[in-house]
Amino acid sequence: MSRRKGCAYIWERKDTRVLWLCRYVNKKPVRVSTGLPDTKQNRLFLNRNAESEFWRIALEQGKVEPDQIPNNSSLSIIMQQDPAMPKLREYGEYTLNATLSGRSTKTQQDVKKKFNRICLYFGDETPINSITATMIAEWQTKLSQGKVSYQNGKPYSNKTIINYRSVLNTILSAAVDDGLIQRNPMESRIAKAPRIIKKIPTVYSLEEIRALLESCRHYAKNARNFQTEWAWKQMFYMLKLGFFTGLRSGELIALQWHDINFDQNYIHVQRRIRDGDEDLPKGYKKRFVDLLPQAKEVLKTQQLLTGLKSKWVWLTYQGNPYSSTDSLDEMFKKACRHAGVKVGKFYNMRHSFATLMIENGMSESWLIQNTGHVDISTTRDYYFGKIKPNLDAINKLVV
DNA sequence: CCGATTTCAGCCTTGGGGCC
DNA sequence: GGCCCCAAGGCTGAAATCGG
Repeated sequence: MSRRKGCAYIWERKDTRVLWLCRYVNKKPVRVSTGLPDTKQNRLFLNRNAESEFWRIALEQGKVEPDQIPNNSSLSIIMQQDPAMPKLREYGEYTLNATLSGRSTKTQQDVKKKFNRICLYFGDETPINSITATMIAEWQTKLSQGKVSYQNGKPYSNKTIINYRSVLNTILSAAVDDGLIQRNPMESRIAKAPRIIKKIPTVYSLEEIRALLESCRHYAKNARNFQTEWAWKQMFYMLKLGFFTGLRSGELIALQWHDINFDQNYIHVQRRIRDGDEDLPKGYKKRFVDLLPQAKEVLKTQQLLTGLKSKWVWLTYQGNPYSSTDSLDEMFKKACRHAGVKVGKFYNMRHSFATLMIENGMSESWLIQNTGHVDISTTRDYYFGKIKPNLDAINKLVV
């Protein structure tokens, strides 16, 4: 480590386990205890921040006077002026590239985009150690009010703010680990993550599902051309299958005939389609889903439509597999409006499936196996709508 | 084991092309 | 002109993983 003249440096003291800093002030040595234990990380930190830490502690302990700080600069200026301190843009890019292996391509793109916006707000050239908890708190508030330049006045939800925080947090916690800063300002009380309130998922009852299916039939019957008729016919069966298997919509459109075992009554879920990309299902986990009689019936019928034509279970009217779930969602909403039920999403079939299965006495362990969750808390948190009590049983409780 | 964080995937919007 | 399919970007819900 360099002991530049007129700069603070780590002072070795054999009799203590904490690190000290020393600096010549008016030609006299001033020594302060940092209170930090002698660890590799603390040494790294103090080597990088000797000057600013020295002044901060020495002022706090009254060992120097404010007017002794060189160049009459304030403490905050000294902290920002350290030429060795990496800048936000440079260090952030380095960190995000270094940690890229854990993310998928799409996620990495998302992260980079968020990072660019973070730089736009905080400034490319902002030294890492000058981002304060207050600045972060202010940023979050502005995001929630839609007052940041790239938002066009659109307020961000708490969830979105948390996702943006996550990117900055990755960078700042790396900065702590690398010894650039002592603590992560995001962990400060005033810069805490906003709260999110968990919603009860939208769930359709059996009657509502029937009405939705009826709407699909209606649109297929009254179609003025082949493509519309075909699309709604597919929708009819997809909806039914989604409701009786609980598959994710991306998994549903990716089904191939060889995934289905009609003899042993299961579906091997091993694929997912998103934005035209084929990949393993979420969490990179394949699973087996029980083929309930109602689902089996749907697939037997669908087999007559596409079984000989293609390896894919579901086809567009052009004879290709669906490249995304977009049109499904659009048609689902249309069906909701026609059926006069609450307008939801195709994914709610999955929630409805889970709720119905629990109401009808299937075990939670069966359910997590079929939904492919790692533990039951996910299922409980996200999947159950309002579960109807079994009034028949309750009414028998007479005292 | 549970809440917080991080990552992945669905949803929403815009827009274009093709078909009937 | 209405309807469906497809693409792409950004927001946010779903769900795994982390960390205490």
